[in-house]
Amino acid sequence: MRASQFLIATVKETPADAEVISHQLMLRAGMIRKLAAGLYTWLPMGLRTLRKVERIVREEMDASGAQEVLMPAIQPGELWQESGRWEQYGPELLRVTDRHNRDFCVGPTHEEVITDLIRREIKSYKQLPANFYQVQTKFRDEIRPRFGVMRSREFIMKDAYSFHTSQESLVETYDVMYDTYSRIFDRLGLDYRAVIADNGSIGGTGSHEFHVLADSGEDDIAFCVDSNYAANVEMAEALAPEGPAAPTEELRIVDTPDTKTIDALVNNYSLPIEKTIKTLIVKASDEIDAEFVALLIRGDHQLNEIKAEKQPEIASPLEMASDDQIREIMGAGPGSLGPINCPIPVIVDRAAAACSDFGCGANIEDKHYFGINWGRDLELGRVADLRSVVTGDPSPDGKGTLNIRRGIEVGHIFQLGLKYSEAMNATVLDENGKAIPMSMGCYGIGITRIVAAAIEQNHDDKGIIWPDTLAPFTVALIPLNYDKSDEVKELSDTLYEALKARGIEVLLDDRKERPGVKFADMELTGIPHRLVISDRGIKSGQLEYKARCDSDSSDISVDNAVEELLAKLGK
RNA sequence: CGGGGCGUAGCGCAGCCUGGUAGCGCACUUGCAUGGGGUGCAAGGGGUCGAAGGUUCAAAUCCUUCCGUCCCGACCA
Repeated sequence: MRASQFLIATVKETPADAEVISHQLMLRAGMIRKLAAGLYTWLPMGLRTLRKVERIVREEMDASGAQEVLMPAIQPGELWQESGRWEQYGPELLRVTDRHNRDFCVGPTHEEVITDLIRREIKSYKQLPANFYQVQTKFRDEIRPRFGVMRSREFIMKDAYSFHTSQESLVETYDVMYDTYSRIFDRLGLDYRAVIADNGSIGGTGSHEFHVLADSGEDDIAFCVDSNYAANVEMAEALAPEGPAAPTEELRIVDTPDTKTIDALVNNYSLPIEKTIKTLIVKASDEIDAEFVALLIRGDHQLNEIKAEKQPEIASPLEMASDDQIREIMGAGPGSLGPINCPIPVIVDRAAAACSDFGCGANIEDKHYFGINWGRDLELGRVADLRSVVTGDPSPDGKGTLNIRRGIEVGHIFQLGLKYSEAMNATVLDENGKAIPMSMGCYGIGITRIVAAAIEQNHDDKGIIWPDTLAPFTVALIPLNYDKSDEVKELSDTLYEALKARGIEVLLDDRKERPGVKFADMELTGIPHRLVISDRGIKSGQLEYKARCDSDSSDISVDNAVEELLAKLGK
C-alpha cells in the first residue's frame, strides 16, 4: 500500500475524553473514530489489525473442529420470551419493534438463536457433539460505555455454542475450547491468565474467564506466581491460616473515645492491624431465627460480598444493617461493635478465627476490649471463608502465594448445561429413541476489545508497538525525497514491488512529508519494521533498518536489501 | 440511577466572572524557502458559540429547561 493512497489519520494532540492509553493511541494513530457514546467507526489502519485478530481466532476455531455460521444481529423477541430472558435481561437489551409492532432486539448474545436453529436441524445423538461459531456484531446498551472500544455498546464478538448428549461430552469440548483459547491468546502475544470465574446467574457447572493483565482492567484477578492458578478476587478461596496462638494477654475493657474506625484503633492504641477485628451487621436469611447476623473480619481484610451471600444464614443479596438498626440491636453504634455479649448469631472469618490477643468493640459506646482470645473469653462461632484474598495470601492450590492485578476480560468459556435446551425444548433422540435435552456450552471472545487490550500491553511514549502478527503493515518503507530524487524513487518502488511479491504487507510512505513526520507516524501506528531509503544510503550502499521495539538501527545492503530484510522478519 | 465536570472552526483550548456581534495553537489551501526527527516565513478558507425559551437597546457571556458527552460512585464499622 502506498501511503499517499491510504488514509493515515494520525493526530498530534490527544483527544480530551480519552482516559486510557489504548483509547488515546487508537484515536491518535487513526485506527478508530467515535460516532456516539460507545459507537466507533474503524478506519483503514485499525480495521487491518482487527482483521488480523479475527483471522487468528478463525484459524484456531476451525482447527478445533468448530463450524462457522453467521446469525442475524436482529432477533425476534419471541425467542427471548421463550428462554425467559426478555424479562430478565433488563435495559442492556436494546428492544425495537418493526412496522407490524412486533418485538425484536438487537442481539447482545445468541444463545436463543442458535438453540432455535439447532433444535430444528439436529434430531439425532449421532449428529453430536457439534460446535458452531460466528464472528459478529453485538449490541449491549451499557450503563456506562468507556475506554473506547474496551467497553463499547456495539462490538465484535466471536461466540461459539456447543451441543452434547451428556455432561462428559460437554466437558470434553469445554477442555478443547480452553486449549484453543490458550493457543489464540498465545498467538496474539498477550500476557493473560485463564481465571476461574463465578457462574453468576446463568447457572451451570464450569466457567473460565480469560483476562489480559493490564492496569486499566476493570476486574481484580488473583493469580499464583508459581502455578497457573488464577481466579477472580471474588472467587479466590482464602485458606485458613495457622492459629490461634496461645493467649499472652489478659482480657481488659478500655475507654476508647473518638475511636470509631480500625485506623483510629491502630493509631491511637498502637495495636497491630492484624490484631483488630471488625464486626459487620448484615440481614439474616429466612433460614434462621434471627433478623441480623454479625460477621467478624480481621481489620486489614475486606468482606467479600459474594462469599457472604453464599452463607445459608445470610440474606442474598447482601444487605448491611442501617446505623439505627445497629444501635437498636447491639446497644452501640458502628465503630464500637464486637462479638462479646453479642445478641445475634456470629460468623467468624477464617483469618479472624486464627487471631489471638486481639481487640474489638465492646458493644458499649466508646469502649473496646483488648487481649481477647477465642475459647478463653468467648465461644468461637461458626467459621467460614468470608473475606477477599489479598496479595501474599497462600494460593488455594498450595503451590505458592497469590498476587493481585487488574485484568481485562477478553474471553469467557462456559458450561451452560441444560438451561436453554430445557427452556426452549431443544432435544435429540438418544440410542433408545428417547428425547433428551442437549447439554450446551458457550464460548466468547471480544474481538474488538482484544485490539485495545493488546495496545495496553504493547506501547511506549511514541505510540503502539505491534507484534508482527497484529500490525496493520509489517514493513514501512520510508523514502526521503521521494519526489525529488530519481534514485530514491526507483529503489523504493523496486523494493516495494519485490516485498509485495514475497507476500509482505508493506506501507510505502510516498507522501510529500518531511522525514520527521513520516518517522513519527510510523512509530505512532506501531509498524514493527522500517527501512529508510535515502540518497545518503544509496551512495554508501547501506540502508538504515530499525525494528519498532529496538532502540538501535542496523544496516542493510542496498544490493541485497530484500533478502536481508526478510531475514530480519524471520522469513 | 446518584454526584461532578465539560459543550466556542476537524482536534486541543482561551474568551464567560464584569453583556457591546469571536480569538489562539495544531490541522487544511496557496506561494517561497527548507529537505534525516512533527521545519520556517507569508497569504488564505473554515464557526447557527450544543438546542430551545427568557432578561436586555444588545447575549458565547446572565436566567430557565432540554440534549449531548466525559469522570466518579453503587461494603469496610
